[in-house]
Amino acid sequence: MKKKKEDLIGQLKEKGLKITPQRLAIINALVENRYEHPGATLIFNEARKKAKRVSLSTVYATLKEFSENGLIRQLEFDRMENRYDVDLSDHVNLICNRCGKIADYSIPASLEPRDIARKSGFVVTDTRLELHGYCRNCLKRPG
Amino acid sequence: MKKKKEDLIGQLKEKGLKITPQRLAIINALVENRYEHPGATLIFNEARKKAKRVSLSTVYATLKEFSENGLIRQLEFDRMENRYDVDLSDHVNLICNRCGKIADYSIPASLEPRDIARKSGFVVTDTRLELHGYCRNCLKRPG
DNA sequence: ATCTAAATTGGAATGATTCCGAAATGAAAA
DNA sequence: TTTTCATTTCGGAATCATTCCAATTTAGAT
Repeated sequence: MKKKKEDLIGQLKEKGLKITPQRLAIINALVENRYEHPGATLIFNEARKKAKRVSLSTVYATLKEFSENGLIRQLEFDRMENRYDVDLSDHVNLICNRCGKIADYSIPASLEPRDIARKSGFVVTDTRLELHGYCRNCLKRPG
Repeated sequence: MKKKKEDLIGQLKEKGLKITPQRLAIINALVENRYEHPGATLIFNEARKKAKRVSLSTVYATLKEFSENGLIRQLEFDRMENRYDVDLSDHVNLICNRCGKIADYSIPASLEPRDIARKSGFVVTDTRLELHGYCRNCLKRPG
């Protein structure tokens, strides 16, 4: 289940997307920092080390492209930069209120706060569940 | 369980917060538009109608104050304005990908997409579960 | 080697939100 | 009622992540 650079590069080809030095550097940054759920800034800084020329605009465009093509998953927050996850499997994000770190808690497993604390040492103070999709009205209309 | 203006005003007093025309207008806007999960802009516009003088800065400051004091709940999104909910009971937010409307789906009730669709007409395409709290490291440190 | 659509660039624009110092004002005390 | 002062309000500037743009470069197919 662990995704590697080659997998992502392969997906790029499948989708007919071009392989550029910038994209390779970004893929590298994504995979090497997978456990930190990196944001655009971190990826930008890491990518710069590998490819001499990368702009922030490109990083944003590329992360968007990758997300839309299902290579990675974008985690959107309000007070935090967006964060990116190369792990597409079902899991819960445990987000620290103080340091902002995001840990993964894989399911199936108990979602009881007590069990989560015992297994991961993470104390839950707030739960947020959103279901995204289409409401009755929007389903009626063409779109 | 339906919260009224008087309840919110009472809470203001309990917390030692001052009752101002601006705050009354904002409370009014929050309660009267509860089902729309209004954002700062809508509240601003509605509040203007009731109180001759209200600034956007005040609306933001007030919504923040109210949220911090538990009068209302702030729903944070990335692509959307923050939205506010006067209903603090446990429920799931059903967010339309197209029009952005947010409906409440009260729990306990099945979270199976099929059941949700049958009961609310809402088709789920994506589920997002976040648990916020404190990670192991941050719990160790004073703060 | 040529060609073209796709990718990259930097800088400007956006939009929600916060920050600031100054002015106004609830409401408690005198 | 008047005084007092911490709280609230104000408008405008600042912030910050992100998107947009028009111009330039380039990957990869022919």
